[in-house]
Amino acid sequence: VTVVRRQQTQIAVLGGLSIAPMSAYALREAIRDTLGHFWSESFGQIYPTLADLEAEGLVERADGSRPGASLFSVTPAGLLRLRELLAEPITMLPPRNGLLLRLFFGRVLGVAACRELLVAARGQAQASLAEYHAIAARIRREDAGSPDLPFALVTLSAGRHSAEAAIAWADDALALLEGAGS
Amino acid sequence: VTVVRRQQTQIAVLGGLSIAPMSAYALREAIRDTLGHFWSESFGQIYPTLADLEAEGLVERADGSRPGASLFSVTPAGLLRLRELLAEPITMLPPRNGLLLRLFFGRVLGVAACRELLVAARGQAQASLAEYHAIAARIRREDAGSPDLPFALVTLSAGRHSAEAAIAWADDALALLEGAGS
DNA sequence: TGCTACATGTAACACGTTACATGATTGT
DNA sequence: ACAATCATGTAACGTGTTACATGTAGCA
Repeated sequence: VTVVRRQQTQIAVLGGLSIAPMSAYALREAIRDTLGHFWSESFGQIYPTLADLEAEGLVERADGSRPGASLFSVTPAGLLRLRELLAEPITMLPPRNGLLLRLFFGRVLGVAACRELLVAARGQAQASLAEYHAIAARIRREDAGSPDLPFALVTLSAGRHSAEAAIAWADDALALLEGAGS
Repeated sequence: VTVVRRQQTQIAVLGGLSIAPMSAYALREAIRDTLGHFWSESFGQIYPTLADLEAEGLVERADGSRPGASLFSVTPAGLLRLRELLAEPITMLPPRNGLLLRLFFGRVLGVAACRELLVAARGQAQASLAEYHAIAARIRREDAGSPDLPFALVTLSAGRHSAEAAIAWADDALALLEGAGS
């Protein structure tokens, strides 16, 4: 019975369908695979949101490629709505970084465990970095000329810078802890 | 009636009290002022969590400096519990970056609005960066010799690297959008 | 035949913030 | 006197995930 089902989910849903019409199931896969590094939606959000959007006439449902599957697409009103939502101020959720929380209480956790956490974080960042490079190369090839490409590259650049920063930070932090008694 | 009130909140509460006994109110201020860049707790979390911890004998309540105020401190059992919780695997919450979500759908939002978002983000990052430098200088002075200092410096270093990366990314992204038709 | 992937939807639960109710202390 | 700050707690609300229930289609 929600009226204002979280606007941010509506952005992801309308935005995804604005690139290509698809089923709710495919939409979730697309969000996971394409926005996965900075956004996520679960079925429990997507289905109710699609129902709300349909009730408001912002998306339409047609028979999908397979029986039992619906193909959703954005209506002109839906595109207007998406433009409005995108222009709205960003609502930041309060920060919750479990890694930094643990490191801050490193005196209690112990320096050795801190080092392990840092090494693991460094490894993850390096894996992400490699993945970003691979994705960037792939979409430059496959989506060459697409009007969405520059924007995808902007978000990938964010991931790259963030991963590089994480690696440099981990090295700094390991050096800092070197001096702090093992 | 919750049994497992979010462990991460317990870490913040026990960890804060492990540095110095204080009232629930002071604890919230300490968390906001000291962990604010990577963690947050609200009263609605802190009070019930303290009640749970007290019922389990992990924190104790003494009369505070002012009538009506309780001074909470960690018991030996509480310190053990904190050590356990800190060693537990980090539960990451799904990413939700509203800025990147908007930029990804930049074709719909428009290049001009994207640029504004990037300039604003760059400004915020620069403000954070200045703040991190100021805090680092202050605690190096005030908390010199404290066993907690190196760990505080590690978390500050994370903030510094992250802010610097955000600035560099914003510049990159603005350049990328320069080519992408205004 | 049976497994996997595709597909839709709901319900229960956990989480977390905001607003509210209430009151004491301190400084002006 | 009055305002601001310190202080404790609860309730309502929104949000978001997970697990469940259900069924179809393609393939080995």
